[in-house]
Amino acid sequence: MIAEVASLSHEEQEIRLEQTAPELFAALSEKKEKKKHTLPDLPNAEDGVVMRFAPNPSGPLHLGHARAAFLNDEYLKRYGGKYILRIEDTDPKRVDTDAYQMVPEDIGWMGLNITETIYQSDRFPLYYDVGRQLIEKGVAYVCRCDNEEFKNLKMKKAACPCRSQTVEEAAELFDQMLEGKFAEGEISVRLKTDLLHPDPAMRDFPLFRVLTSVPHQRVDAIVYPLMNLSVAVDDHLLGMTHVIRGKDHIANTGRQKFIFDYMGWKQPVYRHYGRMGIEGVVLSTSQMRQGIVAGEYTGWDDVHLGTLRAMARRGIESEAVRNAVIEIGIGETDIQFSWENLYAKNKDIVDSKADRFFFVADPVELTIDGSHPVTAKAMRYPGDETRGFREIPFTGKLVVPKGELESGASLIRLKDLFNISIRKDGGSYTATYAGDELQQARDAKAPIIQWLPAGYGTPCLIKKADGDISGVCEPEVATWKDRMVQFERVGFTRIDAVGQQIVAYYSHR
RNA sequence: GCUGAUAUAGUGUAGUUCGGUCAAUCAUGUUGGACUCUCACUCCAUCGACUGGGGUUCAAAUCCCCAUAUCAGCACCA
Repeated sequence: MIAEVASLSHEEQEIRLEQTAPELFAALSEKKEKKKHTLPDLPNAEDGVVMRFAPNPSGPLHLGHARAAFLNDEYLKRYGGKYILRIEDTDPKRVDTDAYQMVPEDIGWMGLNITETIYQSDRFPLYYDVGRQLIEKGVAYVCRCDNEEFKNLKMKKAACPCRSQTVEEAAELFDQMLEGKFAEGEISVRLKTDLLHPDPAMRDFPLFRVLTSVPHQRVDAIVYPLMNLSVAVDDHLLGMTHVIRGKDHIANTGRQKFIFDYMGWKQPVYRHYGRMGIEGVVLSTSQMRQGIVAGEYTGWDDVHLGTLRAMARRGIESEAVRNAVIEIGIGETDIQFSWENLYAKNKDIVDSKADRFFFVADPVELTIDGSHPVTAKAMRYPGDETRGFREIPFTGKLVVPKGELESGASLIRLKDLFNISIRKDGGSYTATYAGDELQQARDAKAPIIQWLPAGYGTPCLIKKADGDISGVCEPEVATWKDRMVQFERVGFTRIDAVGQQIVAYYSHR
């Protein structure tokens, strides 16, 4: 009987199964449906989820943030629930005033469905409270050891002297810390974990520190919570059900588990995605800032940077970024982010919106012998007359890209105009009218190139990461400010500024 | 050094849960072609991968072991 089934083709097996056992067949089909989900399902999520996006406000958001933000957003979309934006500003050294402004802007650009925003700097009392509780439970102590010393002891799985202090002593020291009786660097609160834990990263990590050298912009504090404490407290208090974050937090998940267990709280479900390398752009906030200060970059939206605002300026749509990072998913494998993939996604969105225009790089003027004035009609979008035409008047003189002349072609088709033949005399070129027939140009395999009447085009600069291109473009492009146009045979660009000179930011081919 | 994880075409990804439907999915990319007054779009074709070695089994991308490589953590950063 088994052999009989095995002898059937896969399709036949499915048909038979459907006939004999419809409920099994239904289950099979359901399993196949699942394949359409890009992201894997989350456990215990059917009744809705509470998730978070928790950036550190040290600068504008970049591609790395977008991955976390969109991944969470995608699950919220699937399961419904609350999406909390939590500004993790517990380290004044890593807070940038402008970021309080820029982060929400970037989130607006991404179009996240944030339901609530909280600032950790508003919640210091909550952290102190849990800190005190941990001390009272006897699972946290105030450590006055030198950093190096402690590290050495930790590596040897040995306890530091402070660990044996009584609950009363610890509570007293904590109060003194809060009163400002200790200087920066000489004291911290540590959690008693397990000194014999095989992973040194788990052993007695710090919960609070004293910091007085840098004031915080939003809170007046002497004692600052460290991230494992503040994150554990907030994840619990805010009712987080699922946390998706980078694998650099894997060890923190283990550390935070100690806090959850001591407090009798239930830990959320965690997923840690792998590290994402991004070719060619600077992602480190501090490096970007340095570069901007040094004048190396024009600002946070410089074309060389991987910030979301830099991409927006180049005409990358947030939906394209979303599609790209969702496709990458939450795998724990380290990956290399590919601009090609992102560009392809962006082109999907942008191609049909962008009208086509002529751009002439490095214009060279030509007088066309034997020609008569004529007005060219060029389609705004190929194959769609309803989008209208551009009318370009030719009166005898025009400009073409220098590179095209240097390519050595003897017959050239001026797109939407006519053919010309080119002759080179020493360093200069002469051009002669060579008929209107497109077919003739095709037969001769003549290049079809973009052109503009002499003195007609508007100066145009295309900003590109690997070098700007200057030339002239059709004046009508000025009406496309802040939108995408395609310069034929150059690529898609976002028109950034118009006026005497048009500035276009290059996005991709 | 210690701890943990990961390894599928150039890139990303599906398949690994529970071995057989995998001669391995989809996208991007390469190359060629069709269409086209753009090197765009669309369409057709093409190229291209289970890290290596053992083992279990009738059968391994899938399970086990070893090796290698990569990554993360071991901060009074997040």
